[in-house]
Amino acid sequence: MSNRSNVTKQKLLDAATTIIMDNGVHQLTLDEVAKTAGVSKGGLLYHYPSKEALLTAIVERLQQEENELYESLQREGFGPVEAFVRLFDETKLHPERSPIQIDAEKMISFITLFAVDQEYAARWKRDLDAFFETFQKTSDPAETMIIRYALEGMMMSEHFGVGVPPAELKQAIITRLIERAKHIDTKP
Amino acid sequence: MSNRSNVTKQKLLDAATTIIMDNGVHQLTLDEVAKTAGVSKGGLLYHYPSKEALLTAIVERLQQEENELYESLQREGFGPVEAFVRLFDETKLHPERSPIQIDAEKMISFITLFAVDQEYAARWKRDLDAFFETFQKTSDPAETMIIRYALEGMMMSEHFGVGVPPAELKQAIITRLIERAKHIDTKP
DNA sequence: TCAAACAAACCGTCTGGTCGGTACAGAAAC
DNA sequence: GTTTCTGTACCGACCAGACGGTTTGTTTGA
Repeated sequence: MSNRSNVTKQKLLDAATTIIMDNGVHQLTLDEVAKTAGVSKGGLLYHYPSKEALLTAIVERLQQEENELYESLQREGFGPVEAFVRLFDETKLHPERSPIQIDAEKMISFITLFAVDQEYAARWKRDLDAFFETFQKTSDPAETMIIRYALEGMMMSEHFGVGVPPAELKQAIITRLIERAKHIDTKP
Repeated sequence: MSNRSNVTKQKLLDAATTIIMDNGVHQLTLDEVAKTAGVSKGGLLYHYPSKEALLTAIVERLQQEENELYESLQREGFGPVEAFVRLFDETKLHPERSPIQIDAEKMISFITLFAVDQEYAARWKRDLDAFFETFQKTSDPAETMIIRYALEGMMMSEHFGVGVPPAELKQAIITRLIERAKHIDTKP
């Protein structure tokens, strides 16, 4: 794969991501992606031979970025649970920090990706299942899972913009989650 | 509105719900709904003049049923937070109990409803915002919000089928959440 | 010069919505 | 008491646009 090809592919993924963010998946048409990326539809389909292939690529890139951040946090010395909390804190709990406006519809759109691409959803599920199994072997599995669930719920809430608490309360929640995570990580 | 009309409308909502459950929203076509309900497409559009109107009606009915259950739990004497936990426990955390198979795609589909119908999403958001504001005035707002988030996250996890813990752990989590809710409700 | 990297017209299908009609129950008119 | 009228409930053929994907043609860089 040449360098030129790679640049175009990244442009296409960026374009698709932008469209999903701004307008939702139901507006993600091949024509629109091609137009936004400054490429013709034929060019798009040359690199991603179907819409599903494009969606898969989007999610794949997203997941890879996430994994890298998690591993880097662990290398910084955070325990597995605390690293998980901090991963969310840095990337998923503050949509207002993001340069791109993210609201309910956009978050839903990303979730919907998985509905569209069943094959990928299955792979994604297997990965996550394996990951969360380690969460059931900490010093306090129930508490660990509650932290995990809370983070996921909070992420949804923030991105949907539904029942979002004031900033101080939000910070208090995160702080408390970090404390508990730390506690779990340090116990035997 | 006559009784006959009402019966047909309910049949249509049932059909639409079934289709979403079984196949996902992207398979929810007017023709399919009409066929499932044993009505013609014209008949469907007579009662719900657009697809959006149909989706709105689905969500509206869903929300109403939920409100009624929550209020009945409170009448049974459970505090607001505990009633909230039990609401989830009874209706949202055990997809395997449901007579209808619910998996990732199906849950996503329901969520996607809100993406499709922006107008309704706004109304829904306002209602929930008001509700969760009361959650920020309990004896321990941070803890209350963590419980809420955990329930929402757990619901997602269960319906997506991602990282689902074994039954005992699941029960332990719910038990712990109820205990904490009870504690919050009984403190001043 | 040859293959990779695009462009753009074109096709078939799917689907939301329209529209002209039908059936029928009751009210109105006579 | 029959006829006419009217509104509700429903049918199903049809249309127009959107969209994924194909095909065929063109450019470009090594």
